[in-house]
Amino acid sequence: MKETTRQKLIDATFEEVYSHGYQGAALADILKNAGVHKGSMYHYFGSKKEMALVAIQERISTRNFEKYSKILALESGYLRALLTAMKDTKQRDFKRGCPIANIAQEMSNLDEDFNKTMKLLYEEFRRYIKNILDKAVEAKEMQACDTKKMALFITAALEGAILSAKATGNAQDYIDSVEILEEYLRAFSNN
Amino acid sequence: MKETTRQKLIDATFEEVYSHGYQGAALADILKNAGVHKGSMYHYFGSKKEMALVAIQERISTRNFEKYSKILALESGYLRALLTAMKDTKQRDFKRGCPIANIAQEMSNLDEDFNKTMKLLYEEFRRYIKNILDKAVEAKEMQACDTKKMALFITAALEGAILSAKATGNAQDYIDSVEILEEYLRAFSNN
DNA sequence: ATGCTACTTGACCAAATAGTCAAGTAGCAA
DNA sequence: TTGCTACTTGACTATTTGGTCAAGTAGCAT
Repeated sequence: MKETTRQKLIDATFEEVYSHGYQGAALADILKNAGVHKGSMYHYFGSKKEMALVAIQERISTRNFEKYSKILALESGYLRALLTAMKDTKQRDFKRGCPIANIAQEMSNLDEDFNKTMKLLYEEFRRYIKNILDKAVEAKEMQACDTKKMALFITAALEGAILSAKATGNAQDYIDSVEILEEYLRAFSNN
Repeated sequence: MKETTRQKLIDATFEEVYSHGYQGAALADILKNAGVHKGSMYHYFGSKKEMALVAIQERISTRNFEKYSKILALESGYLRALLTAMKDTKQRDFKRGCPIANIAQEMSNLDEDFNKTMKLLYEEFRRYIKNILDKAVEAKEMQACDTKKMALFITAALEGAILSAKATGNAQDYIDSVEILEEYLRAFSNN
């Protein structure tokens, strides 16, 4: 299946923004990596910013969906699956960190459109976690609790753990942090 | 006491970098806000990057020292003082977030010198927390535990909580996250 | 007063930036 | 075949970027 020009742009934009931040993302490099000319890009998108927002939105939403909707679709073992997903370091890029956190942190206070987009993506992430916790409570795998607040804490701890590993260059920091988070969550577990 | 040219530059640089990130920090704006001319700046610093690194280093180290060394200097009540400091939202700027996290996240994977500097500052922050926990254990306010790992988890959870508030624009997210962190820590407390 | 050093001034520069546009081409519908 | 639309090409522009530098000034030691 052939990749369209638009898709090539979205992929190259996401990579560039993920690696260098939005402000550090050079349009020239995006175009070079996509193999697309400038005028062509401006046919599909009105500006660098618009293209970046579309790329971020699409790519992160897809990733969240792929990662968490399959847990929600389980018949049981929600909490265990969530913990397994959290502890799976194979898919994580500790050099670059979490795309949501990166861009939210860079842009939330600088641009209203980025602010809105990243707020939605952050809340989407948090909602996935809350829904998984709700399923776990419903399935009696876990004590009833304030799942909204719990989901907030889990996402915060996860983002913080990823940042620790990025800041120190040590993936073990992520593993250690998540281990404590796991202990904390297991105290609510019925197994 | 008169503010020297060098100090004016450091202060303006820190503010600009804190607000806009390093890549988004415009030298022209720093100079305008400092009221210093370009050639004068290049008398004190070799480059924008060098000046930014000095500003970040100095300002963040000072802030960490002011905030945590007075807790370490207490005779007792270490854990309580730490929790109080964590819950004190008056001094926090949730719009801009945490300077360490901001710059570490933006620059750690882009520049080796930033990487080194932010790693040191991050570790310094974590060491303050560990030392406070050690004092608390020593004073029997708290059960013996792996304070290094605990400090890692606390810093991660705090950074994540600040990011949550920044991403959603809701300071309550920080408060709620820290409340759970507090509950977790109180389980280790002897009071 | 002289001379030295530390500092300041602001004009200048090359490179990179996002964005524009007129001219082209490919492919499809009539 | 004609003509229309969707898309591509790449040269061009205005602005901003960090950085340079020669000329100047203030203040202090001799």
